[in-house]
Amino acid sequence: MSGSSAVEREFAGRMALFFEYLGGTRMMGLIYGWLTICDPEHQSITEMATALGVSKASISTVVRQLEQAQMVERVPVAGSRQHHYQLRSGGWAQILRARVARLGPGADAADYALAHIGPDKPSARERLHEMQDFFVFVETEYGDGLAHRWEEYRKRTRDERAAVDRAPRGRMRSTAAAARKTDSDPPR
Amino acid sequence: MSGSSAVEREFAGRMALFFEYLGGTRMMGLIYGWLTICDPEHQSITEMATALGVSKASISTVVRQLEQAQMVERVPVAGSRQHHYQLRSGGWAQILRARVARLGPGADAADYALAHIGPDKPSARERLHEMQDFFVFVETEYGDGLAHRWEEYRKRTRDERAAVDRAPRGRMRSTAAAARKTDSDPPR
DNA sequence: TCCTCCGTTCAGAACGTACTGAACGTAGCG
DNA sequence: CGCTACGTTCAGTACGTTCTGAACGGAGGA
Repeated sequence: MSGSSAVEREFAGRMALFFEYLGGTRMMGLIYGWLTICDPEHQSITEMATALGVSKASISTVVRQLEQAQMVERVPVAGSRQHHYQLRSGGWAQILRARVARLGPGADAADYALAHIGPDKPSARERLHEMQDFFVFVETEYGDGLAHRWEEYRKRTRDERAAVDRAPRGRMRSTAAAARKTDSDPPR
Repeated sequence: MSGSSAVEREFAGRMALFFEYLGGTRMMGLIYGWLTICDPEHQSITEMATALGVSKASISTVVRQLEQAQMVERVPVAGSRQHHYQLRSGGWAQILRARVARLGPGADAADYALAHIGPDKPSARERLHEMQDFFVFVETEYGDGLAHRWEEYRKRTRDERAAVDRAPRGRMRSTAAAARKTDSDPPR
């Protein structure tokens, strides 16, 4: 693992575990984490491989998964025929979108059951309706401009920070960080 | 698999795949799906095992996971010393909550990197800020009464349905179902 | 044309982990 | 006291999946 400092490796490692925790692969997190902090922001396959100390094979495979997931993009670099990749801004929002898209089969299942289970089982139908409502609700919440709200929030926060970021930095964040609880855990 | 009709098995099976798809286990989905449509709505371990055709061992283990995840609750049944479980209403919202709670380590990673990577790498800091903002944004979105909006939506929809549910049923839903696209997929 | 430097692909190894069957502990009931 | 009916626990198996090393193909440059 040459070409990456201790802090950088630590961060990439954390991201690796984070992605794995979320159901992705360690390698995805490792690469995504590295692309978040590397300099320059675009990197070739071999650069990543040596920086992270993993095989080119993994990088090659996984970086294309990330590309297909719209979280990373290939960029042209003047006078180089290597494949250079960098983070796509908006990648995080993309994660949200994809996660919501995954709810489809659940909604379908609810529809299916409601179409086939008759009114002679009102209690079951009631539970199915709650399930169905949930999916519609989430779709609505996300569809109706969550992306838009995010963009707005992004811009606002960015502006606010512009005035502060060069001031002496201290580790203070919203209370949200402290309030985060390690709750028990249903399906990931 | 005695004691469950073809439709019921089909639904439970779909839920099993759905849960697995989301990162949970097949067994969790199977049980949760069954508890959604079974009659009566509370079931003992052995009842579930025979109805679903799986081992009691699995049911025993997984049903307790579901209980700890607040998606299922144990209920007393008059004159029976068996362990009876049933769906907890609000289980779906619980899934949301738990998923958001899982974002903690990601936010921590961003904090960590921002605390250790200096202003000599403004581009990296910019990307880290986007990441950090994302987590704060999501926390805010969910904290600020998403659960409340859900409850409200629940009640409203339920009332609306009360007038319609007994009318001849047809497979028509909001266009949302049709619009659902099988998007490409970042970490689950 | 050969050589070098890329990225890609494939078979395989190493690793988890979900689920089962069997043994066990326990509580009522005859 | 056995006996039955129930849930729990544990070792083992079967399975998928991630990651690697080695072989490969292709595009310049000398």
